[in-house]
Amino acid sequence: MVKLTDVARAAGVGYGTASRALSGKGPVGGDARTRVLQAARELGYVTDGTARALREGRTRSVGLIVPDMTNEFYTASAEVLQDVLRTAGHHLFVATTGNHPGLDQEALQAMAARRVDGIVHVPSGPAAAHQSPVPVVELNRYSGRQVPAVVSDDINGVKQLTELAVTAGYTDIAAIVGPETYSTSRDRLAGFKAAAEAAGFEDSPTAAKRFRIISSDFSVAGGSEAMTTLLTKPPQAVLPLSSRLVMGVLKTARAHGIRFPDDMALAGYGDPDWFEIWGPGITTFAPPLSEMGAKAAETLLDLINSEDIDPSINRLPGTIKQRGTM
Amino acid sequence: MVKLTDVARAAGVGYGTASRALSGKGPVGGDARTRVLQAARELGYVTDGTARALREGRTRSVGLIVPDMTNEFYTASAEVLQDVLRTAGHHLFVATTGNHPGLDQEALQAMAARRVDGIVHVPSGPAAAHQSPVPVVELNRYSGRQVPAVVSDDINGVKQLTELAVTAGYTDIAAIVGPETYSTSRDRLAGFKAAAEAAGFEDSPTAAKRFRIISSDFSVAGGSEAMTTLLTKPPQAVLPLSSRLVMGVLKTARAHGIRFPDDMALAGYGDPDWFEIWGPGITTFAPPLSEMGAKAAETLLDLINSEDIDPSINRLPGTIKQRGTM
DNA sequence: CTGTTAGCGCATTCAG
DNA sequence: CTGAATGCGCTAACAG
Repeated sequence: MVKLTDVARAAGVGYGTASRALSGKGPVGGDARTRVLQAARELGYVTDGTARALREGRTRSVGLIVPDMTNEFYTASAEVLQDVLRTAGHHLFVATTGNHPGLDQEALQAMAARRVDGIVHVPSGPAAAHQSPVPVVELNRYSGRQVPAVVSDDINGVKQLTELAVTAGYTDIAAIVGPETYSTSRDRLAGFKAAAEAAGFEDSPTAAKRFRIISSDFSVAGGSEAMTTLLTKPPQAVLPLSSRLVMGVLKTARAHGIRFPDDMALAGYGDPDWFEIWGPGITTFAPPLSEMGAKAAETLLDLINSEDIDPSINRLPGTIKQRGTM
Repeated sequence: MVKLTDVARAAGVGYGTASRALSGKGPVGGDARTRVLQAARELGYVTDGTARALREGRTRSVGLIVPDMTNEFYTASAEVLQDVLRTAGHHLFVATTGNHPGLDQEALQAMAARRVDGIVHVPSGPAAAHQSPVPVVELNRYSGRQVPAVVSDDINGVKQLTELAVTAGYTDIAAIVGPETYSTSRDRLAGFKAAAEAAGFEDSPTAAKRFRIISSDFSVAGGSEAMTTLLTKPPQAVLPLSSRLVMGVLKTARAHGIRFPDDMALAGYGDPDWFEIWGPGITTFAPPLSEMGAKAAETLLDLINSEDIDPSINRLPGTIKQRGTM
C-alpha cells in the first residue's frame, strides 16, 4: 500500500512537506503543493488511519451500541446519527447486544480497544457495571450512569395517548408494558398511570373507571400472550406500549376475530411505516427518532470536544398520530 | 490511558514479557504471566488497537456499506453478518449511502483509510468507479466488479411467485419493478418474464393472456404512482417486486377502496413482519436475508485469510410464503 | 518555506 | 525464559 514517503519521492519533495501539503496544515509552496497532490492522486494514496490515529491520539470514529439492528426503533435514530457524525468527519462502529446485558460490557471494551473517540449507547439493562474510558451518551434508554442521555419524552407522550382513550369515553383500559428494568418501560407506565389516575381511574376490576397493567417483555410473543390474558375479560381499549407489542396484540386479535376499533379500541407506541396502512390505521405515539439521533450525535460531539459533561436526561417530545383504531 | 509499560512496571517484569503474557504468544513463565494478567486487570488495561493495528498491519475490523440502515432488507442481513464477524474477532464499521452513488466511493475510501481488513458492500449503482484496495464482497446486489457477490436467487423466486398467479388462473398480470441499474431489478424482472412467457403470456394489451411491466423506483411513492397508473385499466393480479413497492401499492389501493384479494390479487417481495398480519396476509417471496448475511461474512473472512478470489455470484434460494392476497 | 527527526504504543526480533 | 531494541506510517516540532 502506497505511503507518504512514496508520494514525497514521486513529487520530489521531502517527507514533511508532503504531509503538510496533504493535510493542509502548515506552510507549503504553491508549486510543491500541486506536485504532491497530483502525485498522491496518481499513486492512489490513502492516508493510513491507524498510523494517524496512533500519532494524533484520536480515531475520528465513534461507536454505536444497540440491542438490535433490525429494529426500526433504533435504526431510525442510527441513520441520522450516522449522517451527522459523518458530516463532522467521524465514522461509525456498530455493535449489537441482542439485549443480552453481558454483551454491553464486551462491546464497550471492544470499542475502547479500538480507541473510538466516543460512544452512543442504548443500554440493554440496568447501569450495573457499564464502564467506559471514553465519553458516552446514552440513547433511547437511560441506565443511571452519570452520562448524558437523549430519550423520547414517553411520559408525556403516553399520557396524551391515554387521555385520548379517556376522552373517548372508555372506562376499562388496559396497558401492556415492558420489563421494569428498562427506563422506557418505567416512563411509559408512569405516563399511563398519571393520565388514568388524573381522570379518576383505579387499578381495580370493580371500579367504575378502571385500568389494568400487564407486564410483558418487549417482544411480539410477549404482546400475543398479554393480549390472550386480557381476552379473558376484554377491556374496551388496549394500549400495547411498543411497536412489537402492538404486533403481538394484532396477531392474537386476528386469531380471535377481534376487529379494531369496532370490538376494541387500540392505541400503540412507535410508528413503523405499516401502522399507517394497517386496517383503519393505528393510532399511536411516535417518538422523535430522527431528532433523537441528531441530538445524540451533537451531544457526543460536544462531549468529545469539550470534556465538561452534563449528565442530564434530555427528553425530546414526540407526536400523537390519531388514526382509525382509536 | 494505561499502557503496556505501566502494566509491566506494576507487575515487575519487562516490557516484552508483559506483551507476550497478554497476547499469549511466546514463552512466559507461569509466575510472570499471572502477575502480568493481574496487574492488567487491576489497572484496567485495554490494548491500544491503533498501535496494534499499525504494528500488525490489520485492524480486525471490517466495513459494511449499505444504502439505508432503516431498511429491513439490509439490516436483517447486517445483524447476522455482524454476529458472525464478531465471533471471528472482527468488528463492524457501518456507512450508509442513501443510494446516492457518489457516497459509495466516499465510503469505500473512508473504510480504506481506516484500514479495515475487508468490506461488505451493497452497491448503490452500477460498478462504475468503485475501487477498493481491500477485499470486497458484494451483498444483495452485484455491480459487475470482479468480486464475489452473495445475493438472493430472485430469478427463481419471482418465477415461482409468478407461476402462482398463472396457476391461479389470472390472465392479466402486472409487475412493478425497480430501476434497471440495480441487479435486483433485472433479476426479478427476468424471473417474471420467464414465468409469464413460459405460460404463454404476452406483453400486449390485446393478448388473451397478457402481462404488463411498470418501471418505478424502489420507494413507497414509486409504488403508489405505479399503482395509480395501473388502475386506469386494473389488472387481475399485481406483483410489486419490493416491500416498499408493496407499501405504495397498498396505499393507493386503500385510497381507491380496492380490496385484496377480492378486487385484485397481490403477491409481493420481501417479508417484513407486518406482511403476515396485513389484511388476509400478504403472499410473497421471502429472500434468505439471514443466510445471505452469514454467507457474506464467511466469504469475506475467507477472502481476508486466503487472497485467492473467486469472483462469482452466489445465489441463495428464498422461500415463497403463500398467504391470503393470492 | 522546506527537509530532517522524534516519538505515538505495540509486537517482535535479537541478545542475554 | 526474559529484557532491550527496532520499526509500523504518520504528525508536529525543530533546524536549516
